[in-house]
Amino acid sequence: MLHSSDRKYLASIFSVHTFAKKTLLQHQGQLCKKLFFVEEGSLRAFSVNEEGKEATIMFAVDDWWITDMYCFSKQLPAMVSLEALEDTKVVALNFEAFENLLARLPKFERFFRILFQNAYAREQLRALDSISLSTEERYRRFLIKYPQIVEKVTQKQIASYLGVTPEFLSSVKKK
Amino acid sequence: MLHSSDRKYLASIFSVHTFAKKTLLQHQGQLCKKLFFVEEGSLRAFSVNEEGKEATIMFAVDDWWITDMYCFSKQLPAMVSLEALEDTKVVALNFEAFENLLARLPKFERFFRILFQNAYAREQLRALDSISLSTEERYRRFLIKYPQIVEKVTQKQIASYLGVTPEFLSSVKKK
DNA sequence: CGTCTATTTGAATGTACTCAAAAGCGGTGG
DNA sequence: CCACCGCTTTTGAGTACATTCAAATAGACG
Repeated sequence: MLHSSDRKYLASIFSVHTFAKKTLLQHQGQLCKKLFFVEEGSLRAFSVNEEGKEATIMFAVDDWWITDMYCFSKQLPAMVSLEALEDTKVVALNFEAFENLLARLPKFERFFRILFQNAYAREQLRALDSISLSTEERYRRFLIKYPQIVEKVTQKQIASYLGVTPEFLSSVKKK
Repeated sequence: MLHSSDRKYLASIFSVHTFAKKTLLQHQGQLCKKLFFVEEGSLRAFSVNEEGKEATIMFAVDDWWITDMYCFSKQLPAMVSLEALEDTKVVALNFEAFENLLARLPKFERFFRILFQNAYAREQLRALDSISLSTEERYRRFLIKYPQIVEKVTQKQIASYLGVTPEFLSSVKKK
């Protein structure tokens, strides 16, 4: 598919990193420079508000791409921090490298078009769920939809993804 | 940019329609065949659940693209209905035509990559807002962010977008 | 003018949060 | 291997947020 010069080019723009459990790949408030691909391990993107409350916007496990897409696209300070839930190996792509890649190898436009189309579809569904379903139902669906994530995260983190307190999620589970 | 044969091709795959106020462009439960572009007017995408409650997943005004992206991508029955909020002129693109367009004119991969990247970014922000902000704050931000939409929709529709009852939104406004 | 729907208001109820405290669990060091 | 530490999870009481239902008021439209 690709020439060997292209392969070299790709190798030059992607960088591989490993992060130990609980370290931050990206800090809320600092420029959101990178798009990440999880090779192995898992990540969590979360925002902390003035009162110190965490809101988890997404998790990423094997083969998922993750970033603060708004701030990445506009090159603004990130609204979220990215945390390794376990020792995690990622491939990182700088914003400049991302733009350069698309300019140089237009094949990747298709790749990312499909990636973002799916991501958009997923978020549209999440929006629908969050305005139309009860917490109980959203929790139930989360367990079914993302069993790989459930294995790796705490209940508190699931609560912050669903937008409820850990205490309340605990009481919902009892039923 | 495009050859005249390409222009003819484009003209052949896009279809222009006008819909009178309050008519449905797409019915919940029927195959989601089309991607719409609003030339003039405005649309609302909403889902009705078993208890008859409406959840609005998005509005679209001039120059916005809209569809039920999950069901469009997978060619499944739509989870939402699409309603014209006023007399509205749209350009419609069939799923097959969409796929065909991308295969034939790869330039459009870039166009839609950017479109979906932005749409994804917008939905990620919405998810963050919905789990971290109060109804009052989300209402305030909606008014600031989408003044063009506010002009055209009822309070009840905004309530169904925010995921609260119209009665409650009314009481929030009083303050 | 009359009809239909949106909006407001209020009372009663249910859902979710806060705060505090107890119980459980995993990791770490002695 | 056990004891302790820190964090998560559970539990409960009190409070705040949001819904339901019903009824009154206000607006939009033919």
